[in-house]
Amino acid sequence: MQFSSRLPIATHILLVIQLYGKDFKVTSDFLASSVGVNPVIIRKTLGQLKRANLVEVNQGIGGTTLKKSLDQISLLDIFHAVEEDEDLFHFHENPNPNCAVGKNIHAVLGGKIRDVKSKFEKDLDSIKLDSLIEKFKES
Amino acid sequence: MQFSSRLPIATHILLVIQLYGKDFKVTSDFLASSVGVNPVIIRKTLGQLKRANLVEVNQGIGGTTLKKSLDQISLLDIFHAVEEDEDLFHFHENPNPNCAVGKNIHAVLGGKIRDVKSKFEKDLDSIKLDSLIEKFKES
DNA sequence: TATACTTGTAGTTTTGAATGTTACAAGTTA
DNA sequence: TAACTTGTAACATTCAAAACTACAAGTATA
Repeated sequence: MQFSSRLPIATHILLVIQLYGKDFKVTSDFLASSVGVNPVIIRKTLGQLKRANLVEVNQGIGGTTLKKSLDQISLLDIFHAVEEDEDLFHFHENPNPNCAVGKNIHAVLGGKIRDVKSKFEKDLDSIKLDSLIEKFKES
Repeated sequence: MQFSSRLPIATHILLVIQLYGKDFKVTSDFLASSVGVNPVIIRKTLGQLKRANLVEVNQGIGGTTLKKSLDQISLLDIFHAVEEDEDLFHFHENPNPNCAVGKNIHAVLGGKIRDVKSKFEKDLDSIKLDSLIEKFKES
């Protein structure tokens, strides 16, 4: 069980725009070729990043640019852009309300899980994209 | 996108054994009725908890007991018992090896993601089941 | 204006994991 | 032997992710 590849793909997209945006028009086909997925997936993801105010997309003419510098974009920003805001774990939906455990499991365990999610989000927020980019320039 | 209900279900199971084990024989049917899922799901989960040395199952006669006290069982123990050990995020599988980003995205971002996973696991480990049980006794 | 290229998005298909269900062999007790 | 339970195989169902096709609409430029 793991999270979808949307955050990795979105991160990939942003890094490509940063590294290649100066020399190329970064279209959905260009990105699809680097990421290795269908251009429509790229366009949908770009739509999510646009709504989160992370990128600007030039409709018609084509091409994409970043709206923030890399040190202002965290993995949490990307996570929120491409994933639903929901509990970290899916809860079984029919616990027995006549059982002390069944009646309260969602509230009690759910509270703890939400605490864990808060910390998880803080950890994601502490990682900015500029901490990744150096490794790509070297290669 | 969220984790499966296996950790919530396994936690539910352990709490029921603790609370009802003295007065009832806690069979897979008994547990299925409290959790609200099929008894076979319960048996599979009990198998995972048994392999993790968290419970003992009496084959033939039926019934289950805890092998540790609640203050010795953390959400991380349960998480490891019921979930695969893998990256937190699924990575796109065909990044372009001729692209600086595509060639290194898995290694670079993967490293950061593993750091986040380590912290996530520490947070889960800090939550022991005895911190949950009081709320159920009250109700 | 016509052409070429691009984005946005609807609609459909494919794939894979989670979950549900049936069935039955094997263990245990009385 | 009868009654009950666990362990597990096999198959069905459900649901979300991802792939793909198609096309309307935006934009630049010849």
